[in-house]
Amino acid sequence: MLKILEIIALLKKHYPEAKTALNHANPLELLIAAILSAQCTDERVNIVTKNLFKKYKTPLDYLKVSLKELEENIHSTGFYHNKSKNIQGAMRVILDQFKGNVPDNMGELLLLPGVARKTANVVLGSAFKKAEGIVVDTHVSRISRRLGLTKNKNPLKIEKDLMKIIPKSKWIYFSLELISHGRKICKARNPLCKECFLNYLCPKII
DNA sequence: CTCCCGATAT
DNA sequence: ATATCAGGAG
Repeated sequence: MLKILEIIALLKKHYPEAKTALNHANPLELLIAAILSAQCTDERVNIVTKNLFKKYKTPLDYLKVSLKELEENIHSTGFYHNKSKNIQGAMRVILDQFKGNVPDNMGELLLLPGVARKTANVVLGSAFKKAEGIVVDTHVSRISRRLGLTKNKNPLKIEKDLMKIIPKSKWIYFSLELISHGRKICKARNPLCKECFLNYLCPKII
């Protein structure tokens, strides 16, 4: 499909330095941030992690404190009870099975509670520069459907569809650029179609 | 398919 | 006051 190559080229042109909006200094910080970003904006996650990362540096730091203390520190990201348990569970696995290191492959990342393919792909792509799949978050999902790149609604099916039509070397940046585009132009509520550089090739499937 | 939850746009 | 945003687990 020629259209997809055109889309890829235009995205790269307009978002030459797209990167994850999640502030982090190392793979562990990105993993925590990515777990917190479930059903929460990256902007909100950054507010919370600013203090969180000052208090907790190692997997053990997250395990030494009570669930309640952790919950208080991440409260505003929502689903804080689940997320706190998941973070402690993930730190437990990292310590017990991975010598304290964040895994750098999909199979092992998926063993961590609170980590499914979206979160794993974020960590793989932005912490390890590896692509075993494509990040399909709400932005990638919405825009892929609007552009007619998939008709599916299930994130895994969307990911498979995208993996078929996008060259593997573009997997990481394609998501990062679509997410940037989703925030600025192709927004969920009022998409700015008149300002969109993809407008002329967009069937606008909702 | 349901539950988990706060923040912000309308 | 309420709709909408934003993923994972059971």
